[in-house]
Amino acid sequence: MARMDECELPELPEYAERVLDVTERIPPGRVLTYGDVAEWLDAGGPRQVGRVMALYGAAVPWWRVVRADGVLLAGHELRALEQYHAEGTPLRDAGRATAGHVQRIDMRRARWDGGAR
DNA sequence: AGCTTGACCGACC
DNA sequence: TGGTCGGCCAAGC
Repeated sequence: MARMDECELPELPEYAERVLDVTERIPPGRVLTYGDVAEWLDAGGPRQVGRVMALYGAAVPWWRVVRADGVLLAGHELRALEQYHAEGTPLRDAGRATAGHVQRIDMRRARWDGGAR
């Protein structure tokens, strides 16, 4: 059992790998919060999950992991909205009469409870 | 070794 | 409905 470390192509920390794995299981049109993912894994916390997503999120459906308040990911609002629209993810208007009709995710309906619990 | 920062969360006001 | 505050855990400096 020598050089097992040389076999692995991606040198992702195991924790990161698990986070990405969970992310890929989230069905289209549904989302999980950073905290949900951490709770699933029963390891780390929302911030750790956030770090992993910031580093390796590009390789997975990153738009399905969101903040608990449903606010769209800063800097990727348009990309995210495009996906949500395509997947039918429940959104909620956050400023009907105010300028910049910003949307947020309707967490009540979009949150995936398929395994959280 | 100590302080700051971050794709966060929940409670409070 | 919205802003602030403290707690959270790991990484960087």
